[in-house]
Amino acid sequence: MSEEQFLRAYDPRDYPAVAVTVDVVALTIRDGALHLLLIQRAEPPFEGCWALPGGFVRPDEDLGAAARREFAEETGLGGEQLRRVHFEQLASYGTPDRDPRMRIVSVAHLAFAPDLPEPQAGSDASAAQWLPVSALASRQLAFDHERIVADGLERARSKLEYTPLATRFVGDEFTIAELRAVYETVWGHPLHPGNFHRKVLSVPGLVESTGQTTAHGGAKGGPRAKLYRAGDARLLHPALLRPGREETVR
Amino acid sequence: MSEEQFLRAYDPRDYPAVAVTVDVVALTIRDGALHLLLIQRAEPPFEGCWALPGGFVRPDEDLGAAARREFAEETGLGGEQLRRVHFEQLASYGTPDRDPRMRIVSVAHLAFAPDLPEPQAGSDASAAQWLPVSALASRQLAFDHERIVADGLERARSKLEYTPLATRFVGDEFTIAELRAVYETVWGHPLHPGNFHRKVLSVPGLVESTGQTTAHGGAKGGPRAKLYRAGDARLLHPALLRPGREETVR
DNA sequence: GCAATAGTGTCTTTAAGACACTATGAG
DNA sequence: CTCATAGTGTCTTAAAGACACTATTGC
Repeated sequence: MSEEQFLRAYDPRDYPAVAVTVDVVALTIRDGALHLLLIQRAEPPFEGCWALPGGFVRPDEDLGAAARREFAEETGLGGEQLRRVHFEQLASYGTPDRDPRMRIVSVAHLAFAPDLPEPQAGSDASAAQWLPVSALASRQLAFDHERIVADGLERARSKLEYTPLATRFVGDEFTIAELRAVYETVWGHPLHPGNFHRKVLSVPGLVESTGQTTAHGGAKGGPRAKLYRAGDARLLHPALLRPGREETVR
Repeated sequence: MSEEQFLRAYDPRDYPAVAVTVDVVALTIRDGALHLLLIQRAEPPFEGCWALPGGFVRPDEDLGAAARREFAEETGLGGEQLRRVHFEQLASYGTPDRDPRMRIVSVAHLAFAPDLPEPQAGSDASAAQWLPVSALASRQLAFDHERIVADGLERARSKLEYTPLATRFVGDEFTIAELRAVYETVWGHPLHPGNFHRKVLSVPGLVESTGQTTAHGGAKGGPRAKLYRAGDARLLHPALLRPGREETVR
């Protein structure tokens, strides 16, 4: 059999043996901890297992649109709440045996959201919940979703450094301390409040002042904090680098 | 229904017919200029048009393996030469009408190679060539490949900053000046030789000395240069940042 | 008053960049 | 010899981090 004949025999136009799905690594911050959105699968394979929200891409549907739709469908979130969620493509996963049904290539997406209400499980799921990322180690996920989550978390941690991503995790108006809490939560390190404050204000376009302050001081006292909104920068320069990365470099 | 029964009753044809391809943005440096590998399509659609090397992913073939195979097939390069080419996934492109034949999702990959010989066109291509990136503006590419190339170039420029990617464009042993030429070529800026030299040696794990020097001085004179090989760093810290990025931040 | 926090001042250390300079080798 | 280049020295500036301190609020 010649190479050309071989290629013909497996022509995907005649035998669509591959399916394309999207999976969504949705992250938010609740109660001062980073949370990941998981659904409990209502159907095989991996029935009853926890997994990332996702599903098949529809004909004539863009990849990003499919991610948004699946996120909305499987969580019951929509409208204004969906508008404040930021989506971006993460990577594609296509190991031949990653799904027992058939060959499936999944285009994983990342979603970053400010604090959202508890999700309502959609049709494909028997449950949906925000799980603290710290509790992930004790929960097995379906398919290769643990790998996808790990990649997504590393991408999120990295993007905090050189993009204004952190502002996606807070409300439209926020204090510097709230922004610092995002960094501390996602990176898992405490940061120096004074130096962080000065740094955030010194990066052009990261935040802009609203001229307002919080109505009250903090719960345990302290002065009212100035309120800011996200600035117009798309890249941070100079970046906010994670402290103590020298060891992870090799 | 048990999980096993479900899998047996599962019919892949119930799911929408989407095909998955890989496309490869292969970059190398020839004659001091950044070059991109293009093939001339031998079959419709876009017959006769220049395009990225790529093709359908085979059953039971990993995405990265498909990219490597397509690169090898459509260029006639293989063996030891292929070993020195570094592949990584770039992003996936799945706009519904990006291919006139049917719904095709393409998982684009980046390939970085030291200077390779002129490619030999494979079965799907009537020609293959390394095209200087500077000449891209005057050549229309098939499908959405211009967008993919733009994304790939930006990714390459960015990865030079914080990874040892530049060492993939030179031979196993190289001088600091050769490494600097890579940065200058990919970024399109001249760099200060003295400062670059010191910086490269100061970043832990970027290069390690071979103890050797070049056999002769440069073509126009000058001392022999010390030879280095790639170090063991996977991330550069502190990074080698592109000069003058303040303007592109917004 | 006391504790906690917002925000600023200042100093040290590190890194980046400008510039000068020496040494080496091809022609 | 001349000229281009490898490699180093030194100074300036920018940025990161440590630490101290004041001011403002809740309790």
